[in-house]
Amino acid sequence: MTAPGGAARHRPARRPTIKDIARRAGVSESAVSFALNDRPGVSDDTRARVRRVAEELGWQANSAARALSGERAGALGLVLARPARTLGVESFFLQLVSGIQEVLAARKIALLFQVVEDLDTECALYRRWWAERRVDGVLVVDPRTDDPRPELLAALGLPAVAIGGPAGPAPSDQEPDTAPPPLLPTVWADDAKAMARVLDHLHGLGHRRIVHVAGLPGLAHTARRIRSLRTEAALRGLDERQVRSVTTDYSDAEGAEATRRILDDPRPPTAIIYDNDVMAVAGASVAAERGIPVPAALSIVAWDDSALCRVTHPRLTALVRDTPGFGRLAAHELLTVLDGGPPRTVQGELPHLEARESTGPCE
Amino acid sequence: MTAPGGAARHRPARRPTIKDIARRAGVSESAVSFALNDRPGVSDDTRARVRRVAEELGWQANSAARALSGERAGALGLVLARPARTLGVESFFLQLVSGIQEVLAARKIALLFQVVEDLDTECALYRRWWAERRVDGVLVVDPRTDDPRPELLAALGLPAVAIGGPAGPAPSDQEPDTAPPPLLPTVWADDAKAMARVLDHLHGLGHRRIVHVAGLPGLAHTARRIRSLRTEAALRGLDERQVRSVTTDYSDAEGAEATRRILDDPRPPTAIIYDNDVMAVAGASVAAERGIPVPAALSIVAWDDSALCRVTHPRLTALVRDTPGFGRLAAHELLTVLDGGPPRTVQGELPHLEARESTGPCE
DNA sequence: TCCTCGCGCTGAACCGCATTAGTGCGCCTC
DNA sequence: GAGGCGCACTAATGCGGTTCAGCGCGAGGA
Repeated sequence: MTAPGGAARHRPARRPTIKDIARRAGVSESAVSFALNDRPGVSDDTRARVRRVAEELGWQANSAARALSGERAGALGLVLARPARTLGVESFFLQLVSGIQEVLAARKIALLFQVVEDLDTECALYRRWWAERRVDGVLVVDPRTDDPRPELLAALGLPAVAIGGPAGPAPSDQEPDTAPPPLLPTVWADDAKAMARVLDHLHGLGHRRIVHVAGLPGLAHTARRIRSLRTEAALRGLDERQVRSVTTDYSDAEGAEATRRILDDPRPPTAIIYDNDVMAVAGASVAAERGIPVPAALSIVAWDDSALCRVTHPRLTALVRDTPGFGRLAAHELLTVLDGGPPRTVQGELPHLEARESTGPCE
Repeated sequence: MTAPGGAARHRPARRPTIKDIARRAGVSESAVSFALNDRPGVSDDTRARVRRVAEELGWQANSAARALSGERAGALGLVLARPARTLGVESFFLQLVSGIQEVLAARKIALLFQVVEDLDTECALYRRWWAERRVDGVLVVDPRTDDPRPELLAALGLPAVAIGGPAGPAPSDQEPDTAPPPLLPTVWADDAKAMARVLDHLHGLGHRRIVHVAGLPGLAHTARRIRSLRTEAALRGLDERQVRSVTTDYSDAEGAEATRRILDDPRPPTAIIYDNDVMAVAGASVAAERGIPVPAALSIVAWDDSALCRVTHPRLTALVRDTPGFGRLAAHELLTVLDGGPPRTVQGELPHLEARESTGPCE
């Protein structure tokens, strides 16, 4: 009783289905399903036999069929909203993604990764993915101080975990502990403590005039770092004229430009903290142009380490964090939520300061 | 006649299906399917009405259901096999991916992107994705001189396009035009012409001793570049003692190390060509350490531009290519293949040399 | 006037899996 | 020895689309 049309001809190599397994093992399709999914209802004998046949046939569950009946897509999403222009030198995301996938691979979950131009497109993509049931949940990066995404995701009912800090409204300055719980489960790094470490280092070297070249003003962690800097400075008796922040778009161009303006100041700082590695290198380059010796006359710290910080001369002191670890944590947290676990706010490992040659005692 | 159990309660916001549309539009489900997929079989009137209802309901096809019946997953795959260690500063892949997605987004095709440790895992992933019918095709990057992937993919019947050069056996030296057609459709850049441009530039500036710090020896384009360098050098009457290549793993560490060895030579070169930006910057840094003025005593060229090349001092002369454009081209080519088009070998735009401050006349 | 044809649409099968409601049977119980 | 129970397994149903075989009907041709 051959199927009409000889099904196996023009379709390249028809993949085996549970039906094939059932036939070869001499049981029903449901028995196969039970056997392969570790459900009760079949004897150990049958289970073993079915497993063997499945192995022989090289069977893998068709993800579409499974998704259709099981209501799980078996995939998570990650959208990176960056204008193409600023899609620069970033080891951060590849490392983050690689960490995430370490966790997902073990459970055969795929990651849909998409780079888009702006936040609106990102939101539209969440809607579409969810409507199409392409993903079971998403990881949200680059949380902002005024972020539409948590509300959107909550409204959609799309499970999500924010990476990099509370994506809801920024916690109040006065009483951080009474801040409302963030809308989204979150994994974040303690920027305040990290900033304290940086200031400890610089203050210990005698620096009293410090400028912080921050990233995009709209991002939540930018706000946190700026706030922390103020707080930490105050703790050390430094005021706003001595320690301040300026914001940029993270690009080398704005990093260099900001550095020029800062160094043009009649009383320039003796140390600059850059919110990423690219700007730090750009800043070091500006210093070199002007003949300002680093670290003798100017100390430089990069927030985030990369090969970049090690190839320049002098090599840059940098705040090192375990980015893949961060990704693993986030993925794990999202899976927990999907499994019905409680939405939590968990904290990643505290970054440490890798002191290299770009920071030294203040003259 | 309500469904038993009140389906809409504990499942978060049941998504509308064509059944809902059919009911509201007063037609059958098949009519809805025809209307929404631009197939004949419904009047313009009905089509418009169905479309409107679908719009109102915010309907999007469930990708799993569509995949199950339509035999198309609606997704493509891209695997990046890199040991975590060398997952360094790379703007290349993000830009490539962003270009690819520009093309895919228009057709609502998703991209599964995965970072893995090695080639074996990559191959295993292709098998799994294909067995699970998660993807309709894949984009293969980092083709190697001795590459198992084209054969695997051909055996599986998994449609694929290689990015960055023939992924099959390297074309023969003698008669490149008679080389066997590559196993995979391919988009590639003409490294030979690009290398000619670089040599034109350096030779024109008077350089006669040139070293090429290449990347991973196993990669196809590394081999092509090395071969091209020899050819181009010979055309200009330079021999192997004057112009040569060394291979590295692309890392800043090996780039710096290679540079040190090269400069230790009793008759060091007057120009170095680096196969990526990171190594070029590392090399420049070594020169700075040793007090070798760039470009007065040593010219430096980076193969691939990035912010990096612009933030260092002096800024590096670099070979600029349109990476997102390359991605668009590759995505387009894969879609063509999926639509039944012929497998072709197409060539990306020729890179151009952006002359900056790191190259100058030979003393 | 009758037959044919094609249009616009419906009903049903199917994709591959999960799941639920049976079914047959051996065994224990009273 | 009849009833009940649990085990191993099968049959049927549904997920949300696509597709294909029909079907009624009005128009056009003979």
